[in-house]
Amino acid sequence: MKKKYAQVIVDNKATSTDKLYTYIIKSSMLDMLQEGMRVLVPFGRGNKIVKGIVVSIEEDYDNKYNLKSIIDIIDDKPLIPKDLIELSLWMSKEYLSSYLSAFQVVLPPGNYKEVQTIVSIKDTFKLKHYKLNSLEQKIINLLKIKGNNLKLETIKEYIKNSNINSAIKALEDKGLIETTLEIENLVGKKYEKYVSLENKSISYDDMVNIIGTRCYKQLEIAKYLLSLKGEDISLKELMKKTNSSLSTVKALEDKGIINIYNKEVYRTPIKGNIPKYKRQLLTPKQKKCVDEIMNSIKGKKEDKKFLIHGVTGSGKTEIYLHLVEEMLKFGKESIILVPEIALTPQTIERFVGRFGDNVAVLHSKLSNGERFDQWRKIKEGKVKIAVGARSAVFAPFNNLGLIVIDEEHENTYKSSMNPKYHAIEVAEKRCEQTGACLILGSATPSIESYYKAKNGKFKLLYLDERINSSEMPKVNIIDMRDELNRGNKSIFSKALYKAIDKNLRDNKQTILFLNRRGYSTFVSCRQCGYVVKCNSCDIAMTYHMKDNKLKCHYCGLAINPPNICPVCNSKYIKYFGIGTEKVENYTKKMFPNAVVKRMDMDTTTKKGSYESILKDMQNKKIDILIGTQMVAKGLDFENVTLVGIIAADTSLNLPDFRGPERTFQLITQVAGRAGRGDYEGKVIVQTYTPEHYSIQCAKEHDYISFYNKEILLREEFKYPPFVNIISIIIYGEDQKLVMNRSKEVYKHLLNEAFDINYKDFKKNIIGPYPAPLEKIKKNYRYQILIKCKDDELEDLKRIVEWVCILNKYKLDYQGIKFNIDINPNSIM
DNA sequence: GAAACCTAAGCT
DNA sequence: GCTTAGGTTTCA
Repeated sequence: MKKKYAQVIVDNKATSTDKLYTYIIKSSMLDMLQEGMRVLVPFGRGNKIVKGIVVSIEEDYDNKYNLKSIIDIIDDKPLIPKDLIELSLWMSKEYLSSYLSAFQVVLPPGNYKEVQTIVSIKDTFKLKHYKLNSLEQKIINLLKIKGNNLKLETIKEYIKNSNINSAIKALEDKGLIETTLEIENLVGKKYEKYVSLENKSISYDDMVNIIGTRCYKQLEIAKYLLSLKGEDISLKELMKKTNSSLSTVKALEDKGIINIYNKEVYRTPIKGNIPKYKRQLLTPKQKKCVDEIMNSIKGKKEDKKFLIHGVTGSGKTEIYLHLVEEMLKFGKESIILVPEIALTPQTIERFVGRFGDNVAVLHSKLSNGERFDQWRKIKEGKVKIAVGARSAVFAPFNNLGLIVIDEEHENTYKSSMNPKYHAIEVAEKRCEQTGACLILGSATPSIESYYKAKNGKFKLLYLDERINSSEMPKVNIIDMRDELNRGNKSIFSKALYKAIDKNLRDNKQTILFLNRRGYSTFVSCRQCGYVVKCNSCDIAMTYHMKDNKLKCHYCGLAINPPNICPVCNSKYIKYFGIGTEKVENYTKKMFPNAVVKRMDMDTTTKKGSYESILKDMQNKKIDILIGTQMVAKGLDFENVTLVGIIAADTSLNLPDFRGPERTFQLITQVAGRAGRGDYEGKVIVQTYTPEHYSIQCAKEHDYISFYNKEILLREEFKYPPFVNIISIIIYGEDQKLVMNRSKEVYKHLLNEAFDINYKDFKKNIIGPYPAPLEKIKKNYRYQILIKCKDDELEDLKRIVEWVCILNKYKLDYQGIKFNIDINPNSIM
C-alpha cells in the first residue's frame, strides 16, 4: 500500500508553532485514520507526545523535512466534518487568529478526552545493577513509595526539576522503567437505570399468576408498566409515579417480569415543562415572506441569503418556525442564533415548545456535561434543530438547510475572543459551503447588513405591520434642558411622571430603561474636582448603593467610598450621574404603592433570578420594571403600555462611530416593548439632544430615513460598510515600552504598506495613540487603526500578520501583547 | 510553550 | 567532572 501523510495542527499555544505539520501515517492506521480525528504525535526535539487534529490526508510529500509518524489515534470517528475543518482554516485566515483557537470553537466543548503518560518500574532486578544519578534515583524512589503506576503529571508535582523528562527517557532507555499512554474521558456519557418488561406481550392475568395476588404493590407497578404499552421508563420515574420502593421493583426483576438496564441519557439544560407552543396561522404578509424564501430555496443556488426587516412585533419568530418546519419536511437541519440565550428565553421556549425533543440548546451558561451532551445530540443526528448563542453557528450538522440569525444587529454576534469572528460572516460562509439558506432578521438591521441588502448581496424582505395590526407605539421626545429651565431637576420629566402615574392607576405595566447600572456613575470632590478612578483601569468608578461600594465595571474591583477627598482632604465628596439603582430608589420614593423591580447585571447573577423576574412580569406582579439593555431585547408582555427611556443620549456621546446606530436601535427596540397587546403603547424618551437624527428617526419609527442619513455620514467619514477597519491594540504593563513598541510597529506597517503600493497609506493607517480606554486591568493600551477597501483587506491583513504576529522585523515583543480585531464592534 | 541544547560558572 | 542556572533554538 502506498504511503500517506497527515497534516496536523498540534496542541501548542505558541504562535511560532501555529502551522500545519506533516506526519507519516503508519500503514496499520491507514484504514482507520480520517480527517477530523485527533491523534497523538511526537513533537519537538524531545518528541514530547502531544495531541493534534488531522486537517487533511495527503498522498504525496516532497521530502522537505525528516518526517515523524503518528503514534496513535485518539478518536474512533471524526470529531468534526470536513466543512467545519474548512471553516476553521478559513476563520484563522479571515480573523488573523491561530489555527488552534479557530479549531477550539468548532471542536466539542471541553477537552473531553485527556491523554496521560503513565510511568511504571519495569525491571526491579536490573535496577540494583545500575548507577543512577540523583534525579533518576528520586524518580525510582517515588515510584516505589507512591505506587508503581504514576501519572507523569503526578511525578512532576512531587519532583520539581526541569530535566525530569530526559531523566525518565534515560531510565526508559536503560530498560528500567516503561511508559504507557492512557486516554481518559473527562466528560463521560451519563447513564441511568431503565426498566423494561421482559415479555412485552404478557397479559395482566399472566402477571398475576407469576407475582401472586398478595403482592399488591408489585401488581400496581406491573399494571403501570402495561399501561405504557411497551415503552421503557426510567427507574427513578417509575418509583416516583407508582410511589414504590427500590426493593419492590427489584422483586419484580427477581421474578423475571422486568429487566433493569443501563441506558445512555443526555443531560438536558431545558428545565421544567415548557408549554406547547401552538402553530399559528400566518398573516398574508408573513406567508408571502415564507413563500418567497421557500421559492428561492427550491430555485437557484445563489439566491439564498435574506434580510427580513420587520418592525417590532411583526411576527418574525413565527416565520422562522415555519421555515424550520419546511426544512424538516426535506430532512434538513436548522440552526437558530439568538443574541444571548439568557436574554431571549421567550424565543427559545417557542422553539422547544413547537419542536420539543428535536431541539438542542447551546449557550455559555450550560455545564460542561450539558454542553457536551447537546453537542453530541447534534453530531449524532438525534436532533434536527439547534438554538443557541453565537457559537451555535458551528453546530456540527451534516445536512444543514437553514441558518437563522435573529436580531442580527446585536453586537453579541461578534466574538471578542480569538478567533474574533462575526457570526453573520461565518454563517454566510457556512451557507456557501453547504448550500444552506441564511435568514437575518431585525427590526433595526445593522447598517452593514442593510447596505448589503441594498446592493443585492442579501434579498430584502419587509414586514411593515404588527401581527395583530396594533399600531406602533407613540413616541414623545422630552427635552430635558427645558425641564431644567423650568426648575425640574429630578430624574423624571413632568410628562414621564404623569404617564407612569396614569399607567399605575390604569393597572398597566411600565418599563423604564437606562443603559447604566449602579447608583451614581462617578464620585467627585467638589473642592478640587478629583474623580475617584480605578487603580488598575483609569476609569471612573461607579457607586453601588446596595453594598455601599465603588466598583470598576471593567475589572470588577470594589473599594469603600472615601469620606474625605484623598487629594485635598475636603469633605465635599459628591455623587454624580444616575444609574439604574438610583432610578429604582427614586421610583420607589415617588410611587410608594407600586411594585418596582430592577433587572440588570447586578440583580440577575443568581441562576433563575432573571427567569423569576420575567415570570412576575408576565403574571402582572410587577408594576414598574427598571432595567438596562436586558429589558430591550425580545420581551413580549401584552400588559406593558408605557416605556420610559430615562436618558437616550448615553450611547450617543461615546467616541465611537456606531453611537448613533446604537442609539437608534436601543430606542426602537425598547419602544417596541410597548403596546404589543390589545392596548395602545406609549413611549417617552428623555434626552438632552432631541434634535439628533437618531432620536428623531426613532420617534417616527423610520428606519429608512435613519439609514439614509447614517450611510451618508459613514461614506463621508470613511467608516464601515465603505471601509474595513483593522484595529490593533498594543498593550502591556509598562507604559513607555508599550508606547515605544507601538511607534515601531506603526513605522513598519507604513513601510510594508508603501512596499505594496497601498494608496493613501499615511492617511489610512492611523495612530499610534492611547486607546480610548487607556488603561484596563493594569495594562496600558495604544491603538493603531487601519482603514481599507474590501479589495485591499487581504494585503493589509498579511502586513499586520508579518509585523505583529510573525514578527518579521524581529522586534522585541517581550512584555507587550497584541489584540488584533478585523472590523471590530467598536473602536474603543 | 516547552524542552533540548549550549554555555558559563560554581562546587568538590 | 559534575551540577546548576540562564539564554537560545527549534518544533514536520
